[in-house]
Amino acid sequence: MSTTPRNRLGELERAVLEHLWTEGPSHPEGLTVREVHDVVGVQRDLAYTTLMTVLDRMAKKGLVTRERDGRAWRYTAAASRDELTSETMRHALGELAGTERRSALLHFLDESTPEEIDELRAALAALEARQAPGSTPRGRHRRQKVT
Amino acid sequence: MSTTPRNRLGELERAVLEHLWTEGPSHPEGLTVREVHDVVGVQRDLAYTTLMTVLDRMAKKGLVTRERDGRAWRYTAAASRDELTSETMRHALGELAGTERRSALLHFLDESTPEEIDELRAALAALEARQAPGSTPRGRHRRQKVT
DNA sequence: AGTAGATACTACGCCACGTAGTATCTGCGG
DNA sequence: CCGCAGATACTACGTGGCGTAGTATCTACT
Repeated sequence: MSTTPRNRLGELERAVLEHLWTEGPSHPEGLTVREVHDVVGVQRDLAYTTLMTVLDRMAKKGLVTRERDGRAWRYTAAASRDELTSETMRHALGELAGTERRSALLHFLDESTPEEIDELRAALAALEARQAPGSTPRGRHRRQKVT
Repeated sequence: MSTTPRNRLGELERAVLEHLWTEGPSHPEGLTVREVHDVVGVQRDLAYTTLMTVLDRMAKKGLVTRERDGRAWRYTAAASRDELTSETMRHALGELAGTERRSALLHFLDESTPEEIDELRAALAALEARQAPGSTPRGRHRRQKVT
């Protein structure tokens, strides 16, 4: 059974993820609780332990990954922002039956800005270009690295 | 938006909405608490008042609309399933900056089934047909280079 | 007028989160 | 070898949402 992905992130959790995402590139090894606290925590005037708890919980929920570094842990976001977003979208759509999916998409596009629509078109084209060159169109979702 | 759209629906709430959606077409006037209870409530062996409370809360949260009918209220889903879905998707995407939006969309498409992609294309085409029947949609959209 | 059926109000338990205190553990400087 | 600083582990409490439901009212028929 699915662990009921308890998606909904809390406010602080989201902020922490946000920070991990921004700092990620410059800290491939991840951030320590202190490092997170020094920014997110201080900004909000939170206790060091608060961040510790939150990060701990997030790790247990699989939202972040951690790795030892001496006596401290280094945390990294488990999923990129894009992945998380797309996952959310996917999840929402996934609950619909085929028939309704289309109208949901219609609604979605309807409320999209022109830029988004363009981006979508571009993404669609990119996908096409990537999977058209001799691959099977039948395959389930295949995940690959997008640089 | 300040009220933080309190998205996340509870299990029962979702089930109720689900029911309203399915019955909606055949009950344009909406359903009474009893009618909802007779299905959703009985199925789950819930008290009549439970459904009443839930529907009441949902009305207060704007998830459903209600209208008097004699001494009873008739409840209707405030948003269609598609609208809610698209709203969720939209919301998720909305939190991203332009740059990331594209990759999120990429991810999204990447995990989509061929059918969904087709549906998306169809929706895109429909949108296009609807909003550009003869007029010049600002900016031609064609496949763009994605690096 | 009484009663059935409907709504309003109130309550309680549980769980997720935000928030944080206290207890431990451990490497390092002295 | 000892104690301290810094880190983690464990525990806790308040709040709010949601599932669940009881009790108090209200009111349209019979």
